[in-house]
Amino acid sequence: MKNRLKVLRAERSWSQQDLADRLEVSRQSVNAIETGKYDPSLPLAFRIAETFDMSIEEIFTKD
Amino acid sequence: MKNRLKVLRAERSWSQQDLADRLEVSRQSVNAIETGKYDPSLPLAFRIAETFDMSIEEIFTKD
DNA sequence: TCACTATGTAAAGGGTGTTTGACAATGATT
DNA sequence: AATCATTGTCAAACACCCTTTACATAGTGA
Repeated sequence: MKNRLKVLRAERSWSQQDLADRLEVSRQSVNAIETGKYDPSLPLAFRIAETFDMSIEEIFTKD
Repeated sequence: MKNRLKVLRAERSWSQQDLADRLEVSRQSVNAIETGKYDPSLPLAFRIAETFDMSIEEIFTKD
């Protein structure tokens, strides 16, 4: 799975920590998802989509 | 998270095994997701959405 | 009744997601 | 030069996802 987190975050000038705070996860989780180390859980994917006011499919794609 | 898996599956007259085969997971995984024991991983949620030709948001909701 | 299908559930084990704490490297500011 | 914010990464620990194997129950049809 690929994702557009890094771009979306940059567009808003948020640090990884800023996004982590909004998502209520650790900064390391945000970093790991951005750098492709693993995919978020489904509930977290929903929170991410909410945070960026987009659908999950607009943020994540199957490679 | 809630999901409409059981209804969508019934609409197509698929057994849990039928759906599991299409998703390439075990029948127990389908059952566990349907009965709310846990949420699928994000990649599996994508396969589920594809299988039913719907968006993830149309199938899963945050309670 | 006997077989067969479908569903729910349980236990054990491997793999993944998330956490905290820590350290290093870079770039900007003072 | 020293500080600070940001990012990347690592390790250990714990919870969750998914597997296989297995057993129990209920419904269907020969």
